[in-house]
Amino acid sequence: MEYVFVLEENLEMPKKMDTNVLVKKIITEIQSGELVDQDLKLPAEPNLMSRYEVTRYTLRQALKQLSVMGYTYQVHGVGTFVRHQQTVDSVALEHEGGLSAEMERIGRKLTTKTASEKIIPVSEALFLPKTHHFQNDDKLIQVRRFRLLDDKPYLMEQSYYLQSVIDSIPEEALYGSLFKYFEQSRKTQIGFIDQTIMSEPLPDEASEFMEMPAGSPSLLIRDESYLANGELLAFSKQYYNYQQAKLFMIKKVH
Amino acid sequence: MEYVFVLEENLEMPKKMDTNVLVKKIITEIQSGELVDQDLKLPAEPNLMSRYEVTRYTLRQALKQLSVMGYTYQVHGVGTFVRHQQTVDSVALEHEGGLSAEMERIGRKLTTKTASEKIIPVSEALFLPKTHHFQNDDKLIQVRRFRLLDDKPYLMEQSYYLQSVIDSIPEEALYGSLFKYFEQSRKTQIGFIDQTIMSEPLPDEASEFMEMPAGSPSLLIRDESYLANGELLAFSKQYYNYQQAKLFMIKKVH
DNA sequence: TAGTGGTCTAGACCACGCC
DNA sequence: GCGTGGTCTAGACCACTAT
Repeated sequence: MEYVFVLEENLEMPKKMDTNVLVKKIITEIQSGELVDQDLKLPAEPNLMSRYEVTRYTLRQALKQLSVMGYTYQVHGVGTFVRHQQTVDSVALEHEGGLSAEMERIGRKLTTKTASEKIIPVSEALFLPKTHHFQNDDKLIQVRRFRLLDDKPYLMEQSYYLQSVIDSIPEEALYGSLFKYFEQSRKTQIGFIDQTIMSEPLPDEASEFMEMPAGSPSLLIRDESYLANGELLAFSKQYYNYQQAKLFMIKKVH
Repeated sequence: MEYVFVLEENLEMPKKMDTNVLVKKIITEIQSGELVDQDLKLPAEPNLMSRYEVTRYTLRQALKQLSVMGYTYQVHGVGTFVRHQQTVDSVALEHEGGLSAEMERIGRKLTTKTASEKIIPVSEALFLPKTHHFQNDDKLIQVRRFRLLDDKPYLMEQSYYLQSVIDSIPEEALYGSLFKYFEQSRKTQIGFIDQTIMSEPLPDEASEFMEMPAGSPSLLIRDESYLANGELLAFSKQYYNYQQAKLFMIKKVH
């Protein structure tokens, strides 16, 4: 009887992932105020180790993740401290999940106003990544989306997906989170994304949607998404409304 | 005799920092071609461990650093691979050291054309960080610099340093790397920098220098620099020439 | 000198991809 | 099934800060 119970336990929780669980626990306990003193100082590591019953390795993995997210910082020889209020008016560049999910986190709603999809040969693409060599007969799924943030014009996205990797994209995915759609199948899970951030005059195709004159400033992100196995999945240009788009990141200096 | 020799060895190398040494070794051996096969695949971890005589922990610290820098990526159950040619026309957001050093890395030269410095009360600052509370009698060192990249207009920087932290800034530091100047003294070593990236119309004060009409696009970075002990050191706005500034980063998806 | 975080060793088991 | 990378434990020593 007990033996069967243990087996079921294991089946229900195949992945432990102590670190992620621990991160959430610590955040919860920080927010409830039970973990920090008046100097915003956390208990020392040996203390936290016994509190959460993990080894130093796991604890420090969690603390590192917290510091990357900007929740805490550590001072050699002194302690670990909680940082003051986070900015909530900007999008974290290192966010988890897709842009829609990140927007939800900061209490905003991202929707797609219009989307179009078309299969084209590589030669007809408006731009290509520099680091990838295509065959002439490769096919791309060309997608253009106009997206709203809290019902205001936010983003025009021109993207290309390699048809050799993803056969087709259902229309409903275009109007929701494409990121979430890809994550559903293990074969199309994204591993890393190269991003180049710059500013450019707003292109003509976007000016009407943005309700701004062409040539206005815009924040432009070019990105190339790769699967977990290193294969190129997609590349895109995203023109953001400069009055609304702010990207946030924390740079660690070593 | 041997005993004395060992003592001297230790005195000469107080810090081991195997990880950083290992990272450099691996990069060197990748570039010389002796570490990768035709698929750009590195030897497996046990192999690398014995090759460099480190444990798995140290090896994986190094491999993680390499993947954050974009040199490699790892595929679960398959192996570690070297990435194709890096982009060299953009600045890595996660670069080590100051901007001048990063520019040297990609073969470009950053210089300061003009710089001005002035001590002001907090109330006269053109902008302030939202997360810090000043006293009314706090003093700031206000610095404005116009900087060139390969002799072309690149950046206007408006920054404020807390005089309570850094008494004064010598003029020669303004024309070189301020980052390097701060790193010299242990008391002013930077721990982390909050960065907000956006796009704005070029302000009037910068248009003449940039040789562009006011209102042209510009890439704007606001940052707040903190010492290793968490104390605020400085905050600034940096307006970049949109035709030249490209920022690069790699986003890991977990 | 005491207490803190930073780094490294040694070994184990798990999850994934491929043959 | 086997080899790969991903995670976790247990313990040690080092470097930094403050007293």
